[in-house]
Amino acid sequence: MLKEELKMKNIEQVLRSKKIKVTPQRMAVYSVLKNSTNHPNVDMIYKKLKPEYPAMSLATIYKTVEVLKQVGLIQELNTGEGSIRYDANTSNHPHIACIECGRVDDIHDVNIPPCGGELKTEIEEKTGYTVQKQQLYFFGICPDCHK
Amino acid sequence: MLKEELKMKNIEQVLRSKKIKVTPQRMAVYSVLKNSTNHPNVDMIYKKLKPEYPAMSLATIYKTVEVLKQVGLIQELNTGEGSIRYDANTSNHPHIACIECGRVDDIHDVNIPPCGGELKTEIEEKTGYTVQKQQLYFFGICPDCHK
DNA sequence: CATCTATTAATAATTGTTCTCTTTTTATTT
DNA sequence: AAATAAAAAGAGAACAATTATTAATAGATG
Repeated sequence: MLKEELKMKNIEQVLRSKKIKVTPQRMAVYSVLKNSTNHPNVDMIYKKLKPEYPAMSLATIYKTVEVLKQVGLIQELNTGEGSIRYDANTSNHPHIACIECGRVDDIHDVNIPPCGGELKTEIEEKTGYTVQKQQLYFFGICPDCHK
Repeated sequence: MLKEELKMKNIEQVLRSKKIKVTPQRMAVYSVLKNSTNHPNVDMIYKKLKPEYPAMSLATIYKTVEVLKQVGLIQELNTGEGSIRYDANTSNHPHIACIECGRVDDIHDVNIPPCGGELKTEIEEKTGYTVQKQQLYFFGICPDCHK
């Protein structure tokens, strides 16, 4: 069995275990996110799936990303460009967004110290909040827009 | 001269130095932001100014915050709640947002290590971006929503 | 004082997202 | 394998935040 198929089988199990039905649309949306590195928004997912699923509506994609988010299979990114992007990598990693073209990239292997349990506790004590998650965004000009 | 008046005089000079006209509306919007701790969005600013400036329109506030942002007197906060909030404190400090009620608070005096010149350089080298700014958001449940 | 330009206010238009309703599909039980 | 109930998809209207357009107004400039 191919690695790719194996991954998808796992997703099916995650959905079923949460009593959420497995549909072609859901698998397709997840597949787009899993196989892309550009953190697409709903419209980009829509356009990507159009050829293969011409009947699929925007509303379905909105509903699907919401479900996938609730289940914890994807996470939202909001860089303030007006639409929400999605990332199938749900680990807590920083992102960098281009203020010219909107492009969003992951930042890997950079030593970002905060966010350990220690910091979380400190913030909870000082603010009175219960901290659930965090997002670190950098903003700048991407290589392409420099040209 | 009162401290408050002094602050406003300075703002006037900043605007004039950038060839931007000083108008009652602009001063009023800035004043709301400078004297609030709740990081209001456009609608909250609008409602706040309604009694004193009943003729002021939402569009004016949208344009005003844009001008103030360009000039560097305020910064945007986007916690993904659907509308943009504004902060007259333009220093680089983290924020925490309540996922229940949307409330946004500053995080002060917490030891957030990143963001020094060293990290910036590392990110620029690894990503090819020119880094201009960053935003660190925490999300959780605020004290009020816990009750 | 007259003119020129920037700003305001009102309104229309746009965009991303959500909602409602009907039809279709899925998972389950015979 | 067919029947069934529940969930999901599809279509389009509705919505809310924001932006663009326009005409009127105010301030600055010569």
